[in-house]
Parts: sequence; structure tokens; C-alpha cells
Amino acid sequence: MEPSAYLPLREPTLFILLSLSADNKHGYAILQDVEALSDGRVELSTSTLYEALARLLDQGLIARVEGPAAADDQNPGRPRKVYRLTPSGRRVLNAEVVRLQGLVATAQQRLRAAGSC
Amino acid sequence: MEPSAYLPLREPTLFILLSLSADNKHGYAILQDVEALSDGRVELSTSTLYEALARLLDQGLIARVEGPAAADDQNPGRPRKVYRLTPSGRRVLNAEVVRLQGLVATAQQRLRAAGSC
DNA sequence: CTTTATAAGTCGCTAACCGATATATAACCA
DNA sequence: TGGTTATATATCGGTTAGCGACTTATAAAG
Repeated sequence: MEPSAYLPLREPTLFILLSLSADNKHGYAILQDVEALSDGRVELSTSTLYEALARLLDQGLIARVEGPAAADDQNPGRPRKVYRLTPSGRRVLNAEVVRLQGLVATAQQRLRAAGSC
Repeated sequence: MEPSAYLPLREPTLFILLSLSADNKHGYAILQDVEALSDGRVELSTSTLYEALARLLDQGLIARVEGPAAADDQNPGRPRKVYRLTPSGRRVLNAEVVRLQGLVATAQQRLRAAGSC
């Protein structure tokens, strides 16, 4: 599995993986976490979210966590589906962060060069 | 003009603006510069390049530099079209780099949090 | 018993990218 | 002379990911 084949990630996808990197979550929780994580800047539409989850599952970057979400499944709404980041998913996420770091470094060099003459 | 309305930029678009931030260039020169700038990682297809240039022109983020490219227009190929970054384009580029910096910072925090427990 | 919050899913559209292909021009060289 | 290569711009068809709008389902609150 070559992480670079999955890059670059678009912003919503990056935030979804990043959200799952801390704890396993169900879709709606990801939605809220991403909004908080991005300081309110990124508000995923539910279509973006659920389509991305299906795609990431298909790619093996995330996986379903089976089982009836503890015993306390007395929450409103449809039954939750909990996801986790797979090792592949974590590698892709790390690779993307490394890519972004390089990008920022390159950009800053260029912008400095442009400003200094 | 609200720079954030143009964000996030996709990777090819970011590199095109970044390439023009240093010097004015024609399309083909951008193509080669982006490849060098990205250490060979990003090879724009000509369709991506010229469609992006048309779009960026339309958005006012770049502009044509008129005039027959100095007197020495004895280069092969069709006549060159030289572009420059507009002030708006530079603001958008700067905003994008700031966005990316924030993204990297957020991601590193999250990844540290995930690793430490 | 209607509204609100939670939760998942679907549809049609669009923007941006990409591979393939076309066209034009000058230089090189056999 | 005429074929190849490098330079240079342009267009077409297809794909992907995101997004707005909408739908369905469930429990609690009022």
C-alpha cells in the first residue's frame, strides 16, 4: 500500500481522518468534531460526510467497529455506526501531514524570495 | 474581495499561483517551474494548466502581461502568453498558506493527542 | 402531538483535475 | 530536403469529490 497514491486529500476527507485519529466515532459525532476542530470554519454537509465514509471504508482507510455501541444505546436517531482509523488510514494521514508541511515550507521560501527583491 | 471565498486551493492551482509569486511567466514555464518547485512530485497536465490559467484570469487572481515578450521572441512554439499575479491573487495565496499552517498545527496537536494515551 | 436534536442516507449538480489529442513553430541534423 | 525534437498553447471527454436540498428514522422535551 502506497500512501502517496491517496494524496492529496481534500479538506473534508483530511478532517474526517484527523477526527478519527483521536477516538473512534460515529458519523454525526465526526460532523460535530470537525466543526469544533476547525474552529467552525469547516461545516461538512451530511452528503459529503457519508459519501466520504463509504469511500474511505472501500479504500480500507477506516473500518466499522461492530457491536451495539455499548449497552447504553438509548440515544435518539438511527442506530449509530462507529468507525475507526485503520493502520493504512493512519499512514495516509501521516503522509498527508508530511506533504502539507513540505508544501508550507516550499511556499514560505518562495514568498520570502518574492518579497526580498 | 474576500480571499477565504477562494479557498481551499487544490494543489495544482496553489503551485501555479506560487510559481507566479516570484516572477511573471508564460504557461509552459509555469509547467516546468512547478515540477522543479515540487521536487518532481507535481507534473501538471497541460489541460490542468491552461484551464486553471483561464479560470484564474476570470477570477482576477492573475492577469495577462501584454507586449511581445521583449524583442527576442525567437523562441520555438506558439507565441507566449505571459501572466502575473494580481494583488488579489497574492492575498489569496497568502491566505491559503496561512490556512495550511493552521491545518498543520491542528493536525499535529491531534496526532500528538492520539499518540500520548 | 408537535417541535427539536440526533442520526443516517440519497439525488442531482458542479468544479477542478487528468489523459489524450490537436495545432503551431523553430531548431537540429542526417 | 525532410523527419525528429523541444517549445508552446488549446480543446475534449471522462472522473472524482464535494455540496445543497431533500428524505427517513428515533427519542426526548414542551
